Amino acid sequence: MQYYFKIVEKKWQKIWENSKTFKAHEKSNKPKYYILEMFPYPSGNLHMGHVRNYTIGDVLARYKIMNGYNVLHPIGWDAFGLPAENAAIKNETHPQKWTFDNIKNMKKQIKKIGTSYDWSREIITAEEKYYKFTQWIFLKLFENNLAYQKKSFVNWCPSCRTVLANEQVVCGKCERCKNIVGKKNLKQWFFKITNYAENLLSDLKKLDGWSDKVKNMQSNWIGRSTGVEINFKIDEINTLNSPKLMSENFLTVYTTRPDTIFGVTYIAIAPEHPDIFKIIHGKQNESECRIFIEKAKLQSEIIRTSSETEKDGVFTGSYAINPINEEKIPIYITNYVLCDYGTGVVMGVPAHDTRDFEFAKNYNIPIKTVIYPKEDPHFEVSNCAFEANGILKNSREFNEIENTEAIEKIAHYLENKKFGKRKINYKLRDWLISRQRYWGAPIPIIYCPKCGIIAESEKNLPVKLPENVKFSKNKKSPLADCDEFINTTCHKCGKNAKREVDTMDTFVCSSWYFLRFCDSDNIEVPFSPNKANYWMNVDQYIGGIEHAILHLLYSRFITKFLKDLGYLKENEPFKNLLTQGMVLKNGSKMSKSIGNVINPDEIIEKYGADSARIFIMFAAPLEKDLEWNDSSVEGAYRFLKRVWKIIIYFKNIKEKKEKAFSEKTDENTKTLKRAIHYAIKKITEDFKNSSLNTSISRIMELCNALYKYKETIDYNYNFNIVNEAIENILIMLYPFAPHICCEMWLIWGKETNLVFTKWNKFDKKAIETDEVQIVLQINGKIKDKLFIKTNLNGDEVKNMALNNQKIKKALNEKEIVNFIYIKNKIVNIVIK
RNA sequence: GCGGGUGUGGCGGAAUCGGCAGACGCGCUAGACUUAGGAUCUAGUGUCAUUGACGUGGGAGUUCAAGUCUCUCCACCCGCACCA
Repeated sequence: MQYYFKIVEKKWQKIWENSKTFKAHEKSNKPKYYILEMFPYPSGNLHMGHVRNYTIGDVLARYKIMNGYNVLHPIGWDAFGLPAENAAIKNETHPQKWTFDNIKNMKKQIKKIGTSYDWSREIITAEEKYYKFTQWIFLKLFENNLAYQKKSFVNWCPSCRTVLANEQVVCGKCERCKNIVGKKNLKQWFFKITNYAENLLSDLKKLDGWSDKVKNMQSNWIGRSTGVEINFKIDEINTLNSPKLMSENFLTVYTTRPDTIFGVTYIAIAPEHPDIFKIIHGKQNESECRIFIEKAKLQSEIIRTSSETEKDGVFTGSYAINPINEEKIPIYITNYVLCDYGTGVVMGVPAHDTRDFEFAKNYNIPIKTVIYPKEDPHFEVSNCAFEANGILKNSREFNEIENTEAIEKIAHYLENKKFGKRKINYKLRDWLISRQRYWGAPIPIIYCPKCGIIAESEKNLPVKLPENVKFSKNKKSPLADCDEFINTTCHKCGKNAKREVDTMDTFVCSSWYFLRFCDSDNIEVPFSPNKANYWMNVDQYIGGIEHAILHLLYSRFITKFLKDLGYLKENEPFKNLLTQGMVLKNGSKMSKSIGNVINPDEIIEKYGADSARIFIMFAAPLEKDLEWNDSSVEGAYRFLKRVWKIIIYFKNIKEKKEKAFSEKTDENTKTLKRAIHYAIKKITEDFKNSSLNTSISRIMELCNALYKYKETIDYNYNFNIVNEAIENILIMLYPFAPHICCEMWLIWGKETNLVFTKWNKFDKKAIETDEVQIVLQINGKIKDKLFIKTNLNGDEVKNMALNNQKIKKALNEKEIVNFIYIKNKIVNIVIK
């Protein structure tokens, strides 16, 4: 009987599908377990990264079922997005057709892996029944003033011809097409994720099941800092000639270092600052300033925000007054101050800030030392800024105070005198969600000449994406040209009105899909709170690290928002997060341009899904990158054939009913028994630690032990132990290689369903041995090994050790200084 | 610059509380079976050396004992980065 994986895999995939083995129900008295892999974008073909992702999820899902959990393991498609539209333009097809064809193809590919998905819950975000509720979420955010429109300088990708969220700009380039992103002053839709900045940050602490890496990345991204906003009065402002009077003639700076306020020697303001023209108006430097401001606008984002860029600026001709000491200091427009962080104005302290130091050197601005290192009271800043902690000087009543303490004291002083206010700032910006593209969920907003900007009414959802539109390369969004879509009636006044033509970022679709899986057929509401509260949160989420910020942050935000509205009990979507490594070939990521892509279909065709799964799980720890290796896949295949062969061997003996099996328990039986239970113990631990690469090696060891047993006793096997070994090999191998195990289970004569068979507990007694091997060392160097009875007392061991030939020889009558015995482990004799 | 991580044979990777470094697999070597072998099985496989020594990026330290703990240096990877 040969192992024909093609027949076996096809057979079992059909059985699971037809008998709906993995359909999840809420009605169960087992504890629930929701396991989810990040759903794919239907790009056309499955790649090895997908296979790794889904295999990991599947192994865990199948293991959890065996351990008595009511498992939800769904999958769907993140189906909106730009590639579909670009493909449509290129191939003169419709994004919808392109997307759904791809889904069909990839679904077929995924099924070949043999994953345990509940396909009845499959969702496609581009379907009306899904995006209807994406729009519903928009409406809820709008109702709660968390979706709003504003005109601002936004990231614009000229190649994708749309705006991008900050999170989608990587190193100044478009996350998707890698083109350089520019800035445009546009009116756009935003979600007020900043309202949740504090929660998003502080709740990270609760996420024990997330790696520090991801938590740090999110924490960095949110970028909380505590400081003080301080008002600097503008001296001699030319209010008469000013085009628009400032309500108060102040410039407000933000600083985290109020302890350095006596060292301020200038004020730096961003060129984009809204008050800039009021400051320069009528001053003798005005034209020079205007040129500088224009120049700064033209500078690309990458250059503007790079710390390498030379610090440049121009004196405005205006002065400000430092509130704490009434000093008159110049105001500069500078290229290094960012307009959209803090207040867009910075107090320049050259002595204690590297950037200010560089700027001051360039413009001959005085450098005033106000902090000195403890060990050097005469310290003066000369070559570079002193940013470390120290003691204050030149700071009046705050002199001789440690600066860490002075931060508090001066902040308090400034607040008391009403010169400023404590302030917490975040780097996190609001989430820009509108896109000037067609293939996305339309933003359900109506522009009515009478009622203004109003939300579409809930009962009119979905705002359908029209199918009959034209795509062309250089024009704006097809929706903007589609009269049938644009023209509508206002649901409030009944008058003619126009629709918003922008669509939503696809990250909006994916920020709530895990909730939809809980209740994917519901046509009334996005999900019933009962069902969502039953399944949520996701017990184990698995996906690539590339979503560490984008998708995971957005999902956390939407979850918190829906919780605040009372639709959910949980305020975090993903309890445990596993970020799997990439699949590499020849050290680099598989890509068409390098030509190192391994096609999953071909691998499955050649070795079968089970072998592919085994290799993927075995070759590297889950979180690490995995180097693809063809011969290792073959090794996995070889291993499965070995399993197959030995079980067939014993099956044949069993069926011949010769007197091959006995009830005898000898040393070999015990050894095999020990191997079985040791494997159960270790693999159970492996699952607890997500260290599944070692699990495979332990099953291999157990399989080797069975081979050894077979060879050592050669007939007259103990049936019970052989049966126990085979049963456990199949149970433990099953999550990794489900097809072959189900088939073997049947061949071995089992009538139960392996899928729902209980994972065994190990027998502590079976692992214990009568004899242990201990190591004999002299001064930490191994001299010999010794088998002794387990749990012998120290004196007995000492005797045995000292009488050991090799030890005797090595000791050579030297003086023994110390004798160390660690029970059942090691003897170390210390000599001079 | 800041934050996080990694460093172990020819390769992927194992090593509970500090207690036999290199499990398991790939590759390689030899042998068996075979018309054949890119199938299968068996044995071997860290380095050097005829004893034994040396070995987990380098150096130091703690300890009877260090891949594991401490300090320090180096290399590489990832994330953030003019965030005041």
